[in-house]
Amino acid sequence: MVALDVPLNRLFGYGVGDFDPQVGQRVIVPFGPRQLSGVVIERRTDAGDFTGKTRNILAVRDDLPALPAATLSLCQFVADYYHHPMGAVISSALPTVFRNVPAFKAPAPACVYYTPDLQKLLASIGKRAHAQRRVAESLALPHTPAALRRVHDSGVKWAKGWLEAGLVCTAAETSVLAAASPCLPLNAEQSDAVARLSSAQGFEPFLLYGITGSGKTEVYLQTIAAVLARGKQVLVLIPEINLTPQLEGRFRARFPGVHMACLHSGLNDTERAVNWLAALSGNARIVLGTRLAVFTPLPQLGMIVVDEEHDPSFKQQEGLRYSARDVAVYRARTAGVPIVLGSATPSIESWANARAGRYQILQLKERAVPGAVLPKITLLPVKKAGLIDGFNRMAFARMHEALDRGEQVLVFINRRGYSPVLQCGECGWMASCQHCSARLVLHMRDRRLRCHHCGFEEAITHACPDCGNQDLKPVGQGTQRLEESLATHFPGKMILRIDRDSTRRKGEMDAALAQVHSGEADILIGTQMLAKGHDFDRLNLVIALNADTGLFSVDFRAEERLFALLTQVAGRAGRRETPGEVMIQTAFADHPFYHQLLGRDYAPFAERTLIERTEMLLPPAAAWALFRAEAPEIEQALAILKLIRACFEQLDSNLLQPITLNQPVAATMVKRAGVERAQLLIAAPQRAQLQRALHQAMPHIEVIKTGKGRWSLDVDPIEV
DNA sequence: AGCACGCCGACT
DNA sequence: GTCGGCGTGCTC
Repeated sequence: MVALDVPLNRLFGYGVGDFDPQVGQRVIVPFGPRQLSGVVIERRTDAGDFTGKTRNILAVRDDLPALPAATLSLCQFVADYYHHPMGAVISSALPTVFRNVPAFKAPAPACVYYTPDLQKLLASIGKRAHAQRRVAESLALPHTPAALRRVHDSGVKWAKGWLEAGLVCTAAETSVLAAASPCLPLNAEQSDAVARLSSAQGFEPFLLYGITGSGKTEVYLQTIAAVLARGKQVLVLIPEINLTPQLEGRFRARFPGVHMACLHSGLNDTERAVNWLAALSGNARIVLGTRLAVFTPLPQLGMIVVDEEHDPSFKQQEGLRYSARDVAVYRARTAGVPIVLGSATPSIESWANARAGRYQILQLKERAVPGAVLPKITLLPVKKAGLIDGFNRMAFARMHEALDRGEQVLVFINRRGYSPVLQCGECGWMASCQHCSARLVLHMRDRRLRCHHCGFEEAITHACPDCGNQDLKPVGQGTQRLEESLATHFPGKMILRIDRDSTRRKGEMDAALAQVHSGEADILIGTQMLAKGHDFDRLNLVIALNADTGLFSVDFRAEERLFALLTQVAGRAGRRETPGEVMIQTAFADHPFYHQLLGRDYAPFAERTLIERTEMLLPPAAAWALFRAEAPEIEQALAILKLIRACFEQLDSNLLQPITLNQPVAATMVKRAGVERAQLLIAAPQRAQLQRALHQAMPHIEVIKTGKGRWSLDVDPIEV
């Protein structure tokens, strides 16, 4: 039986022919008119309930060893839990090069060229061949192919020629091993955490709940050292942010002689495949990667670390909608190894698990750098009359003071573009996208209106299409407008805007960060891409604008995300001895949310939120599954969901009894990129009850004829 | 999802 | 007369 990457929830049986394919091996099989690559899931002698004629496999692929049984059963769990075809799960768990039919050829391992006898080599080269002589001379020391190419474009070509002539040798690349970066001294809380994690036996889940700057990474590093010392592999999962290189650098510096394999979006397909194979072979001792890395085969897995476990990027938002954090916990359980979920603002799900005693809590309440104190948070009330270009006067005063002291200031606003709305002052018309139910965002730099949801853009409109009025006003402010107004208020100061628009091209982000670190930049304007992890020495004042938008969202998780975001933004201020200051501008200073944020303690917020969720039967007090449907017309999308709902209504009454079946409704953003969207929410008090109902209903749902529409299922959705 | 087969409109 | 539109149906 072979699992194939087709959207059909079943396996396909093939004859073995002259081959002897093993479970977990990849085979090439005929499938209709084409050839596909698939994975052998089981071997059996009968054809099962398939009555048609079976065809034979065409080949057994030898570019990849058989997938271990543990990897297959992890994929099977994910296929069952997220109700996704097994073949599609395996396919998304494999590096892309192994998904396609052409076999993957591993590149030659990195090597260095050098000459054992420079004089003999030089003697073989003509006197006038200056370029060749230069390359030859450089070979007195080992050079990588890349380094040789820098000496001369043909450097590698010549070196290969001398290699064949026996004048040059190669050796496996030996990275220059620097001394390991020293372990940082631990405070009592950190030592306790390291001791408990290092001595954990078998499956033990931990929630490492530590404030920003409390030294969670150092706890991971010292715990990992203990696990490596026992001869085990460690899997470290990190969010999808442009911060991976820093973390990777810190790991490499601490474990210079340890083979570490990274699996993140910064790598090309070949590098990913090579690293993945190193993990599978057991050569790589540390695997550091984003959510996809949770599937990496690790024959000697000893521990899993999920850093920033609350981060939404652990949940895949299309196709196989899995939560890498949840899959990691399952994996740790089946592998019988400890797992650490680390965060300053844990997800309410993990908080609930800790409260229920399912996870052990390791709390870090103190900052790791002695003397470093948490930044002071103050609220700046928004009184309409008192605002200057969207700023409270006090904010300007503090900015001036900080800049006068030669410090940097970060203004945080989670909205790019010039203004989020272009409105007619006469009749109230607003520029909106033709393809989405969303406003167009004004971008002043190129004088265009853009949709941030589908990429549509058009030239700026000069007259209202409804009433002809020529007075169209930008309403609200984004990063570009902020940059403009701050330039008039702080002449002579270097203002640096860091958002997706200003860092779109390769290298622009690094260039911007370099300007911050060199001290060139005075005022930084940033969106959430600047909120996470960056460490700026001279930054002591952070001003957050527009935070309120997260307070009254239709999404019940918006407050939780806002708390995490503001905590991370606050973490940018005063990382050294000088206490930082964070000012949050708000129109709702009395909201309990801000009281808890000011209290600097996530626990009361998490407790209140958990109580609210329990009272309102929201996750994690309930298990949710969300069916989404899209079609050219909203009626078609709703009709598909009504048919899906009917499949549940027909379930056995004992299965149906705990289930709450809602009505299909239009999505919050009904139209996106030209398609109308609707959703149907299914809820149950327990995950198991929801799963039983889903398993019985799915076969009936899969045969629904959808016409021009399509549906997908999101188990444990995080955005509704 | 692909890819074929199949049955109706505007072109060299 | 054909090229090609995308509806429908199948894949061990």
